Amino acid sequence: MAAKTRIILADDHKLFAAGIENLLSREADFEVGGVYHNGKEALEALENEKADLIITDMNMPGINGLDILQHIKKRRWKIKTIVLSMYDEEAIFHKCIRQGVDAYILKNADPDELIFTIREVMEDRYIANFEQVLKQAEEDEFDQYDHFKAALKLSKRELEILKWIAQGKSNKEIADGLHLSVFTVETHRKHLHRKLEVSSMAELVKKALDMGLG
Amino acid sequence: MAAKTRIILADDHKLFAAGIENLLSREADFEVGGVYHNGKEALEALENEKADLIITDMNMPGINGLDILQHIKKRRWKIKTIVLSMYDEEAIFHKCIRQGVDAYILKNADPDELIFTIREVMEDRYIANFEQVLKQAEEDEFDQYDHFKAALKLSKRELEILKWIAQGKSNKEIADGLHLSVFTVETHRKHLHRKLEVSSMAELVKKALDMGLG
DNA sequence: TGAAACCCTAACAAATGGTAGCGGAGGGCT
DNA sequence: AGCCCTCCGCTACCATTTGTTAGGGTTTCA
Repeated sequence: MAAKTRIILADDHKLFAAGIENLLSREADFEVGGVYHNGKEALEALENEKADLIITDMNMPGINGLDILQHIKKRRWKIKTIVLSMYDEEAIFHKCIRQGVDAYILKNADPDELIFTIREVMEDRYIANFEQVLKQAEEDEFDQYDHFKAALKLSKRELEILKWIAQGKSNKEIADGLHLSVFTVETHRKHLHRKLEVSSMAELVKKALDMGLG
Repeated sequence: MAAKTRIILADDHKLFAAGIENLLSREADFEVGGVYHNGKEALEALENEKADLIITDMNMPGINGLDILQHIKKRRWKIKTIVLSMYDEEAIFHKCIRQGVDAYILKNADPDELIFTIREVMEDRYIANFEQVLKQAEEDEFDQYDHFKAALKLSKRELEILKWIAQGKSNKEIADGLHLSVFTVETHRKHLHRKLEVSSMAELVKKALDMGLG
C-alpha cells in the first residue's frame, strides 16, 4: 500500500482550518501533518517537517499564500501546492499560476472537489482550470444587492437626504449642509415617507439603517 | 437525556460549511439538520424543517446572513441565530445586534469557541459579545462603545420607554400603552437625552438600535 | 413626465427649561 | 430597633421654543 499523502494546512480562519482538517482526516490516504494560522508558522513548518502538500489560504495577515508559493518556488522544494481563495479574480489566479501553484480552488467549491483535486495534484494530473472557476463566479455574483432594491425607488437627492436624517440631523441642519431651503428638505422627507411607507422619523431612521446607510 | 440541538448551517463556502458540519457532528449533543449554500435555500429549510439553531455566514450572494436574521425576526420565530463573519467590524456587528442575533463569531475563532458559544446560546446564557464588548469599552479611553455602557445607566422604566421610542411610537402612544401621562413620558425622554447625550429622536433611535433594542 | 427646487400654512409633536409629590433603599444616630 | 435624612426612580405638570408632518402650490430642466 502506498504511503499516505502528508498535508500541511495554512489558514488564518481557525474554524475553516479545523473544518478542512476534519474533512481530510476522514480520507484513508490523507494525513494532516499540521495546521497553522499564519504564513510565518506555515513556512517554519515547511522547513522542519516533511510534507507532500500544502493547502494554503490566499489571504492571511503578514505572510500570505502568494508569499508561501514564492518561497517554495525559490527553494525548488518538491512540495505540491494548492491555494484556497475566496476571490474569483483572474488577477490573483494568474499570480498564483506564475508562482507555480498546482491548483487554485475557491472556498465555495464542493468538499468532494477538494478531495478529488488533491488526488489529481498528487498524481500530477491536474491542470488548473480558470474557466470553470470563472463560470461559477458569474453564477454566484448574480444580484447581490437585495436590500438596495428599496433604495432604487429613491432618487439620488432623496437618498442623500435620507443619509442625513439617519445621522440624526434636523431639517434645518440638512438644509444648511446641502445649501437648500428647509422647504425643500421637507418635501424630500415627505416623498421618503410615501416611498418607504412610513410616517415617522423613527421608522425612517430604522429603514435607513436597514438599508446600510448611517 | 436531553434532546439534541438541531442545527442548520448556511454558508456559500461549501468547503467551510462541510468543515463546520464535521466539527459539530462530532459533538454528542449536536445534530446537523441541513447544510445550505445560499440564503434562499436556508430560508426554505427554516420554513419546512424544525431546527433549534441556525448558524449562518454573513456574506452570501443574494439573501445574506442579515436578511436571514431579518426574516426570522419578522416572523418571530424562536430559532436561535449565530452569525459567522470574516469581518471584525463594528458596523456589521451592530447591524446583526439590531436584528437580534444571539451570537456573532469571527471565522478565525477557535473551534472550541464556536462549540462553547452554541451551548451558551442554547441555554440563553449568551448575549452577543455583550460582556466582551463591555470589557473592551472599559479599557478603551475613547469610549468607542459607550452606548453599551449607556444601557447600564438607564433605569428600567427609561429602557422601556426607549424601546417604545425605537419602535416609532409617539409620546402619546407610549403614554396610552403604558398608562402614563404624556408629561411623564416627556420627562423620561428628557432623561434619556441627558443620559445618552443626544438631542433628537433620530439619535435616540440609533442608540436604541445599537443597544439591541427595537 | 418626473425629478428637483422652492414656497406656504395649519396642526401637531418634540425639546428644553422648570417645579414637585410619593415611595423605597441605604446610611447613620440614638 | 426605631427614627431621620438623603438619594433616586417614577410620576405629573407647565410654558416656551423649535421641529415635524401633511396638505396645498409653482417653476425649471431634461
